[in-house]
Amino acid sequence: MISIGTLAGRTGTKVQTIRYYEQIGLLPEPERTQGGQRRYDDADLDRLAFIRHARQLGFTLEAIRELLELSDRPERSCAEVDAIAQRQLREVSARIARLEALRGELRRMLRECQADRVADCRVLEVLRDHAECLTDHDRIGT
Amino acid sequence: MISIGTLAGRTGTKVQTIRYYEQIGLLPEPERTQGGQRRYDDADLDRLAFIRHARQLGFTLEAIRELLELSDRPERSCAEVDAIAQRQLREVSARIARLEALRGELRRMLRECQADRVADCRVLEVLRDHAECLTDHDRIGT
DNA sequence: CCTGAACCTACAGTGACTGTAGCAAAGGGG
DNA sequence: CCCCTTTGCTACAGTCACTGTAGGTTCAGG
Repeated sequence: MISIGTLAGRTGTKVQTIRYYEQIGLLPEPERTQGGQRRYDDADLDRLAFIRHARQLGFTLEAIRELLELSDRPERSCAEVDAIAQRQLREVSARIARLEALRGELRRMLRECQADRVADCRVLEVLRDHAECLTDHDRIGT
Repeated sequence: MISIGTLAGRTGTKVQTIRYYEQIGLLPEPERTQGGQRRYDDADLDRLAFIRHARQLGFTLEAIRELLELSDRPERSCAEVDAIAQRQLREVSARIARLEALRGELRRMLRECQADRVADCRVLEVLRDHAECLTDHDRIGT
């Protein structure tokens, strides 16, 4: 039976974040001392560690909620789990591709700019000149 | 003199977003018709196109605010502009590196999971087993 | 018993929008 | 000139995943 601060320390989570996870139903309501302070056990620690690790892999809280529900049904097929992980992999890959395109354009801008004064700055010129857009009208989702 | 809807259409921006940019002072308050509707000119269109293009490159609105201020002082050195772009390049590169690490771990998880049942699912196991964390206690910033 | 750290609730704020409700204005067709 | 649909207006709430603050209470060590 550990306090919220100890749980926070052991999982690398902020105290507020733990209370937030409880509020949105990702963590169960824990026992309380008679003074009203939260007390956690090992199962809570495991669950929170799972959540934090999944968050570090970029899973959304909704995806984590699904993963937690699936892991409570050990006899079911793990195809759904794999599907969630694969979706996450696709999203990560798409973001990498997008960011690599950005990096290319940023590098090009900086390479071309040899100006001294703002008036001749190639960086600003590229930003100003809408015609140089590669793919316009798509989302930013960086 | 064009309406907000036309401006939105020409720049690939939502109408609400334009009003939001005005609200936070990124776009100047435009003229109005006597009925109170906004009317924009070419300077507004250029400014908004600049903002949108910079957003597509992942610059924050604060960075864009700085860039716009600098571009209003054409006689100054463009070193500050380059510094902002370079900072953005570093941030993009850092995010790519982080996401590539995530992609690696996701791929490994999926490759290793040949299980049928949730009980043996390697994906869940990796998420559960805190010891397999590469670098713990760092931010997620994906 | 006392003190100071840790805890409690409730709420506001972040960034960059997006969506909604309930209106008013604009402009084209009849 | 009227109607009607589209577009615009304001004001505010919601998104995601937290983070921070205010103002108070409880706990553990000495």
